[in-house]
Amino acid sequence: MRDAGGIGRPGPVRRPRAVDVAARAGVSVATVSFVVNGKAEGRVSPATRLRVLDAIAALGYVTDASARALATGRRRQVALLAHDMTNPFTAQVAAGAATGIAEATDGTGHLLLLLAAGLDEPDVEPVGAATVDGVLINYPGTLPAGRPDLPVVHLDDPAAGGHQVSLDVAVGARELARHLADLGHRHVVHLDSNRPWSTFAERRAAFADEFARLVPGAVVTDDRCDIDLAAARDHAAQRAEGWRRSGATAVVAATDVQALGVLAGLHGAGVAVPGQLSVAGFDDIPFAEVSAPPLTTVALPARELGHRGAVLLAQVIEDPAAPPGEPVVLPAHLVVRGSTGPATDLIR
Amino acid sequence: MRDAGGIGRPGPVRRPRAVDVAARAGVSVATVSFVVNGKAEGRVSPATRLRVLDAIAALGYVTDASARALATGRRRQVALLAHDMTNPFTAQVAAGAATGIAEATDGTGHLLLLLAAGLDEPDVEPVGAATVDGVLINYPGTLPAGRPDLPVVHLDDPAAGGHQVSLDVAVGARELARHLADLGHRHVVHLDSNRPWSTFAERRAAFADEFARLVPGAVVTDDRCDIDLAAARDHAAQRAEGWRRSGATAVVAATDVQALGVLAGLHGAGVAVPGQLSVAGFDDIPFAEVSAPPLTTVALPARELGHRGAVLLAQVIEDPAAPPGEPVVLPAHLVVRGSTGPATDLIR
DNA sequence: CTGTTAGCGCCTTCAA
DNA sequence: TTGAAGGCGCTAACAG
Repeated sequence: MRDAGGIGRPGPVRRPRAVDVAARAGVSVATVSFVVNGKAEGRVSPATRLRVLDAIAALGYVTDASARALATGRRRQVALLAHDMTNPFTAQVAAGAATGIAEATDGTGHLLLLLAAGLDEPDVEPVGAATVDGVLINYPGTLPAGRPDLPVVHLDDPAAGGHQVSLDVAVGARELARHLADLGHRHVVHLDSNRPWSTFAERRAAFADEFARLVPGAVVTDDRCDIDLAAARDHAAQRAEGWRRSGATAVVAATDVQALGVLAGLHGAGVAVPGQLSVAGFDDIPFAEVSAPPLTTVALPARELGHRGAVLLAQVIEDPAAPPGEPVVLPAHLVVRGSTGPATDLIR
Repeated sequence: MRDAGGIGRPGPVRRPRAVDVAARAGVSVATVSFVVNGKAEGRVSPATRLRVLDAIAALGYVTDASARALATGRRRQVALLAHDMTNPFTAQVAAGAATGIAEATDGTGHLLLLLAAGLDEPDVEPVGAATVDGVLINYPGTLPAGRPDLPVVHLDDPAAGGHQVSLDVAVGARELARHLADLGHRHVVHLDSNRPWSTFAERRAAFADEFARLVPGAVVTDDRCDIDLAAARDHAAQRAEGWRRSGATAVVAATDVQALGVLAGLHGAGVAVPGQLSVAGFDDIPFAEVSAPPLTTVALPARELGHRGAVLLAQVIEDPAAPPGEPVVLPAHLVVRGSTGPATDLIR
């Protein structure tokens, strides 16, 4: 069973255990545990504590995570359930979550990423196996049943109940609608994603509502494609002609990845942006700033979304009984760049 | 200590344990263990096995990962140590590693990401705490001492010893040198990263060597900046004038993120690409294809790097004693797009 | 083919 | 202030 240390003599690279530290410091394992876990206060004399600390340093002792987890019931790990971490937005959420969880747990907590490339099912086994103390969900509808008590925080999923931190996408969408209305646009194509997530429904609804309110006879044509650069590029290249022919003068994509793909597709199709067609997106990923033309987009605080989510999750883990409370809502705002301009006259 | 189930009566949401399954199926825990771990063959009768399986399904039993880890010494988790997962290259490596580890372990293995934003130290505590069975390193020089026996696979770090999977960046760099030489360039600025990693040194050396070999009187000016979109953009905007004045007609960046930043910076400075300055990078991240102009770059198989690395790591974990063997080297090749063109005449 | 049992390493209550 | 000891849930010898 044991696979290190051989039988009898001290193997070559056996990690030291609490007993070893105790022996070297001349104390019991309980004392070591107290010192290690910062519970020495009032239980262990300063002198003893120092001896233990010395022994730990000398031996290079590090508490075994599995053993501790088994004993305490705490794994000190949380998962981030996300779709496609290759998407810069997701990557930033992850980065924010990583710093957030570290901060909220004094560096003792860690992030386990559960990804799902493309349309595959995410691998949620760790959740069931209690590998994590909680999960951050940025991928609606993927939490497995069977663990109804697990601490969960939903990210940017307004339709979800429970603990959540969301984005005020509606406000941003309305700003964008006003911006396009001001530029004289009357007919815009709304390029949605293929995922039935509430955040996307909200983006579309708020935009369409405000646009219709501001522009008499406004037309919003619905279209959709995967949240993927190449997919959006090909889609746009193929539809460009039809969009213009239908009288549309702008394209609003549900995400920047799609918007950037559209930019590339239109470029390939010889459609000038914003000369012939304006383009805008949501997210404000870093690359939106360096595209040509730079992308007008509704900036969403991805990093903070992840950060706040992690901090909130840490609280929920700490006190699972506490009721959800008001959902945290992070602001969104329009960033106007070069991809949107005055509406052009129709082709004919 | 226990925090679920209260005392005595069956708590509200206590997860079922192996004993519960055993009781329900009328067998011992050992039998349950065998069935769960696929070791029933020849030990448990098919009928018994089915009863156990039924009980597992009925109870919704899932083996506790911590307990299993403690008992087996296997954590079923590996870590990916990377710098800035916000970089698309890193994100793709991670995506590849995730599928690779899942594949190599039949879905029982998982990925733990250890990130390090900016210049911070990565959080390698999980490694010391034996939270993982091995680690994939894409961040040279960050593995902590104290666990010399830990299975490790180095990614794209030719200077590292041991198990590794690398990229043939030299071949790609030489192709790029030839491409620029053919276009008539004689003086190019090499925009390196600020990190002293062997892969970057190799990119530069191979490029410079080949360029000098092909172009009589070739000049390669060294410059550097952080691997960050904004940093590269600002750097380029500021240096653009100087670069052109010095006679340089092309800029080769160590990574695509930097190259795209340069593109943005030059655009802002009113320098035409490739009209006045050609630009090229390394990686071929998805966004390189949709920039304007599309970026000429040395394509590096990020996804496969992660995938192969994970598969190799799984093998090393399986058989830690096996010697490293020939390092795996993945091919790199030049992808010519619109950001490079004929060398222009000097300004004066 | 199946049950019993001794750890895995740590935490924590209870005595001393 | 410190030590002894039970238990966390599972795996894998070892008996039967």
